[in-house]
Amino acid sequence: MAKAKPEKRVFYNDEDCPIRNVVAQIGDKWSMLIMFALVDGADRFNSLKSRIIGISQRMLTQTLRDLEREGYVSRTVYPEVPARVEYELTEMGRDIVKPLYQLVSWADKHHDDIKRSRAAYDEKV
Amino acid sequence: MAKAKPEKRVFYNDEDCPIRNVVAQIGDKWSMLIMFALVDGADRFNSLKSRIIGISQRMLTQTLRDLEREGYVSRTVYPEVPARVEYELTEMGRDIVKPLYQLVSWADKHHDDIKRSRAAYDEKV
DNA sequence: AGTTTTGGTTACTAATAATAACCATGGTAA
DNA sequence: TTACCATGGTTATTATTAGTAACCAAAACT
Repeated sequence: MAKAKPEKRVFYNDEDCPIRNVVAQIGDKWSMLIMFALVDGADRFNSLKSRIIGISQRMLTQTLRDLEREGYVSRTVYPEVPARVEYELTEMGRDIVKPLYQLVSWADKHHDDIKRSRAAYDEKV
Repeated sequence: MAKAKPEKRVFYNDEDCPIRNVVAQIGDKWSMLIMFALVDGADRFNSLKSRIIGISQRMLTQTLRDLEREGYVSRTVYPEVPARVEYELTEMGRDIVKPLYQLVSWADKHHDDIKRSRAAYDEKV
């Protein structure tokens, strides 16, 4: 009997595809950045806003809500005046940041290679 | 002299922020999925299209071009008739997939936790 | 002449993100 | 007492990105 050639995987559309799930969760423009900002400890809305250069109030609110829903971030309101709202990584949030770090440190290390590749590609076109 | 409180990082907008770079590159809907598909070996356009359920021809072309530009994927045209075009992970591509795997296997492991968190959040609202 | 297979592109529409303006609370200052 | 500030948002509008469907070009096969 001939040795079967290993089948190539098929990536389905459904919600049980872990890759699609993780992409849908944190594959947007701001999620990772916010989680990395919260690695330094709990932080308030406006502080996050000023540390993440370029994020709008709307996208910060929206992304924080999503991260809260997924269980990566907790939101605590302190009923002072004016109200103080603190965001903090949950255990799950602190946990997912670890593989994210791998990714980012890789990207950091290879940043020059990527720049070179882009330049070479753009040359040709 | 008082011990200085550790400063919280600021995440700048510029192209030298490695986090923003990696997010901009692979933080879209299809990039990771295509790279994971190519882990199984070089593959052709239409094969990729049928393995990645739900991707359109347009987005496949576009995302492959981007990945090529970043240096993660190579594109080889074999001038047969009809032409055969093969896509393959570059060394850099094979390299970045490793931390991506960490991420996905994490997500896979915690899939149920996330589902629970979503359900709990949606309860409250 | 018409059909198939390859790997695309183009024109159009839907979904998502960004921008700018606005709001409510209560405190301080003139 | 009217004005202004800071908090943490929301709303309406516009720009950007993704998705859909139709089309194209080369050659072989019928």
